[in-house]
Amino acid sequence: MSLSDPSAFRLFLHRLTAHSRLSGEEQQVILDLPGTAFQVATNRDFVRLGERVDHACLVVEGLIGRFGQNREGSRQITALHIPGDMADLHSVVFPSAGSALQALSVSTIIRVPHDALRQAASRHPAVAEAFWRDGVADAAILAEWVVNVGRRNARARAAHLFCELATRYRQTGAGGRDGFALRATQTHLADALGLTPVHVNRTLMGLRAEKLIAFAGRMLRILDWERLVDAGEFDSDYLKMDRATPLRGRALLGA
Amino acid sequence: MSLSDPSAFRLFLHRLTAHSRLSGEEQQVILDLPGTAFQVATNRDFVRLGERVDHACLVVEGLIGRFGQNREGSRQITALHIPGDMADLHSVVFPSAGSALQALSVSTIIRVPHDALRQAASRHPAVAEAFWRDGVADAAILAEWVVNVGRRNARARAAHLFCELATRYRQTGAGGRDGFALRATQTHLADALGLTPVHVNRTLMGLRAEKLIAFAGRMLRILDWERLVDAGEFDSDYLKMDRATPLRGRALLGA
DNA sequence: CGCGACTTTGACAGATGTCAAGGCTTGTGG
DNA sequence: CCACAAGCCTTGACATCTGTCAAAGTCGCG
Repeated sequence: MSLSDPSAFRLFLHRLTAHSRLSGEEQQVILDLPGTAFQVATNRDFVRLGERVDHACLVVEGLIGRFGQNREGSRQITALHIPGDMADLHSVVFPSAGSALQALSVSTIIRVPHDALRQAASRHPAVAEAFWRDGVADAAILAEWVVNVGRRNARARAAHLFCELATRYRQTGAGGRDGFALRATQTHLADALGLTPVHVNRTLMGLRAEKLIAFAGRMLRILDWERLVDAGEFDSDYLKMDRATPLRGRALLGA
Repeated sequence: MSLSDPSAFRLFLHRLTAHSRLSGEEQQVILDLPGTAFQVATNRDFVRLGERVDHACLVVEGLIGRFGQNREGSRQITALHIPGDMADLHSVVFPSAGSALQALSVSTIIRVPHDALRQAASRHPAVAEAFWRDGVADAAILAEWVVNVGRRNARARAAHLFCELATRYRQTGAGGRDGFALRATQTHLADALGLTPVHVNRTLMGLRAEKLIAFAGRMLRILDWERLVDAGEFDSDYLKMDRATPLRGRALLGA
């Protein structure tokens, strides 16, 4: 598929077709989804914990974090969403938000009504399947985050996160192995990595001293992809970005 | 539903209906799923990383861990599955295993062919929806683990895990707020909590000294539920064990 | 030009990891 | 029923990583 018109819905479709096979008609259903766009300011929650929603949020621009938190109020980011991600597609089946969504930088998102998503899914089993599979792919990323936070030291955690983001951005055409726009502060990174802002700073300075990465404004430049992958023990398999080998027949859920 | 016959499929159905509404016929489809049972020895992987599977694993007895690992080989458990859980329902849409499954104690599982699960899903949209929702519920647990490992100290992590397990076991009728059979070693707990076995030991001794828990053979006894919940900052909401408030109409995916 | 947010530093504290050894259970075979 | 082995739990001394606190430096935006 061409990304010459990287509209948000096209990016979302691109994400879906990265691991699901959709017919022309089914693709059109995705592209024709309704929704209303709006802007979110930096550090502003636009979905609050426990809130009941009737729409899902498609990221158009910016960077979105999904937050959990412990009692003392220190926050933990459980997922980062970039343009083309439907940040809470799962809300279609669980309308009350299990975690908050916050914009880490000025962002624009499109609210897509659950009704429309449900209709698309119920009329097109292959679309329903693609939604399910999309959720599974997100869960795989989540599992890798557990490993990252639970079993790697600060340097490896940071390197791993950067590799993941670079790979995901590359998939959307917005960056690649030489770098990408990192729209997060070191405090945000700390929340994602399970570290303190101070220690993130020390860690990043270390990676810079090693000449693995560099910063230029908001741009994170990756100076040595191979060594960064090594430092982060990164193996992109878990991102499941190759289309799953075709199932016999085509639409799993279509009778 | 009665749990007087807590067969594995009945437990699985019970799990599904905890958050999805299924008609009598749809329930029967679940109960009629085929599968062949077999035993797994302690510490034995029965699904290996990257392996391609054509069946999902329903836990009948014992305790199953899903493992990720870093390069040095230290392992991290990303999910624990108890009887009634379909440990890798997601493999229906992603047949190549993204993480290994290992029995933490002698366990028996039932292999349910993907074909049968696909058929059930494609013929009964409400079943497909229940499967999707089940995966979302698992992902919510995963997100909470990220918070646990990333933002809580050893004492709170352990307390939180015990609260989660107690709550999940209670749901299946195999234990409750006064305790449950913990079929894991301290080394397993370390892998689940992102800690060292030695430190898990110190932490558990601390919890025992505080009279929050006690051990009697394989039984973990919870001596003070309230204080344990407090220590673990546990809030069961994320387990989504209340049936989602009914959606308008009933079957979301059924046209 | 000045404010506010973000980054960078340093000194120190505390939690958790590491290593190594000994003691306890439990299951097995004689 | 006893003895043994294997795995598991427990402990202690010490190392290291990461957190805490506080302040100064830098950058971008109005």
